[in-house]
Amino acid sequence: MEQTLETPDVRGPAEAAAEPRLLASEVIERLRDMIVQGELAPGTKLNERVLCERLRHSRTPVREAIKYLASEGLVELVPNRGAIVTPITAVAVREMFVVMGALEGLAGELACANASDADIAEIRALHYQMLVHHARGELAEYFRYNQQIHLRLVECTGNVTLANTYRALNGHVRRARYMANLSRERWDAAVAEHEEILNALMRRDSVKLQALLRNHLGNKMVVVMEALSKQSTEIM
Amino acid sequence: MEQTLETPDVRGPAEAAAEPRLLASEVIERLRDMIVQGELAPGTKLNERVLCERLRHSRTPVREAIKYLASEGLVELVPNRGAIVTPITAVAVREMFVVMGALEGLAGELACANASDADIAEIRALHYQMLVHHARGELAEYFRYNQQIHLRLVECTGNVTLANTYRALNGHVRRARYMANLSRERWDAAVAEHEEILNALMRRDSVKLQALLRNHLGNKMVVVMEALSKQSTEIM
DNA sequence: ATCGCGTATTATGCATACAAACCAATTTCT
DNA sequence: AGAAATTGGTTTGTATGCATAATACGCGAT
Repeated sequence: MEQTLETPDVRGPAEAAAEPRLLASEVIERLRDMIVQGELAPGTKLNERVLCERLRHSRTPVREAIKYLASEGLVELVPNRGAIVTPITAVAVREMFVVMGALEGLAGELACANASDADIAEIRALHYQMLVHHARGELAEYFRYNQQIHLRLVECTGNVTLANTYRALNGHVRRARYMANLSRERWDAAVAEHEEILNALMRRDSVKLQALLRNHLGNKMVVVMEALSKQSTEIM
Repeated sequence: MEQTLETPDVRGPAEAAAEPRLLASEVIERLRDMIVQGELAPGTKLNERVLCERLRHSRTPVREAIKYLASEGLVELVPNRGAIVTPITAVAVREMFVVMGALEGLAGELACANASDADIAEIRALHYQMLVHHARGELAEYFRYNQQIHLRLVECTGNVTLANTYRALNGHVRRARYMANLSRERWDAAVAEHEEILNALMRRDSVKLQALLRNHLGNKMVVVMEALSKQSTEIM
């Protein structure tokens, strides 16, 4: 955009550094990431002015992003007092696991019925990639592929609503950074469970798959709840 | 999902008559109602200027409400082109019913385990109130109590996440105004099913309750899908 | 009459200005 | 001294202005 003499290019705050300006809708994505990644800890008050600086936008799009994420449950709106990052409570996390259990069970059933061979092949590929990182002891990378597998499983059901609902809950739970608390034994066991899950999926054994998924998620919940209780017992 | 929008609603006695100005957070509620009630039909373009007039607010809070509801899935954001009320497609509705089926099943299980006797008593009261309207042939009133019962069931599980997730999906599905298409036979059958559901809940018979709920929801889906296909086959 | 194309109008996206609510610290009154 | 009130500064909530992208319109050509 070429600026004339009269318009001294009144663009938003800063743009001092390179840091390319975010597209509007990217403000939502970026803010969500900041929350899910833990860059903004649970309970943190969202000061609009500060956020504007970090996201390099004016208040209007930032406030809109906050509203969007409030609906998603990642932030809580407090009338006349702005918003805070939704605190993580043990109760809420347990609730989410229970709901995710029902959704994963459904996903297993639908995946056996509807997934294409290509879908399953891709999950298989992700599985082996995950094994690579397990072998190397790369927890963060392992975790990323682990997440991918679970997401692909719900996606390949063909039920978009199911996938979206699952993804939203998963985003919440991920904020509890239980990853670090994974013992070697539990890690190895989780990998073994994934091996079985993959096999059941490849055989399209719906009943078995559902049982495995339920068990796997139950174990995961135990790890998370332990991690939560070791951190502050209260609101995080 | 879980919003902390507590609106104090401290309006003076003065503004009873003259179309009281909406509190800010009420803009969201009002707009949601307009969509769920069908006042804004699926597919409708949301013109900000027009909405501002109807909601008696400036663009900023209205836009924030739109973003909030976009996250809920009730409106779709189209970059540089504003927003439209999310169209209802047969595919999406069927997907939602499948997910709601899993959630209601879970709710039945949890309700049998966790509901207080008072919770069950209240559902029972709602049930009889529903019967009153069925006897009188008052479909709209019947339907309201019907909804209440299903909502109370998921609420009395004690799992807030479950209730919120269910409520969101339910709001979407309600936009398909299948109510009018309920035949007398189906109506009577639905009431009979509710009778059985109530009995299973009172006996806290988890297995039976889950089966009944699943069956009931399946029948409901058939009605809705028929209604959908009778309306425009395409996007509504 | 229909299709293309350039211009006018409108709507959206973003930034900012203004008003009301909130918070904190000091001051005043009991 | 302690409680209540006051006041300055900060933050949120709402309204409005400006720039750009999208749409609608009208004219000319085929």
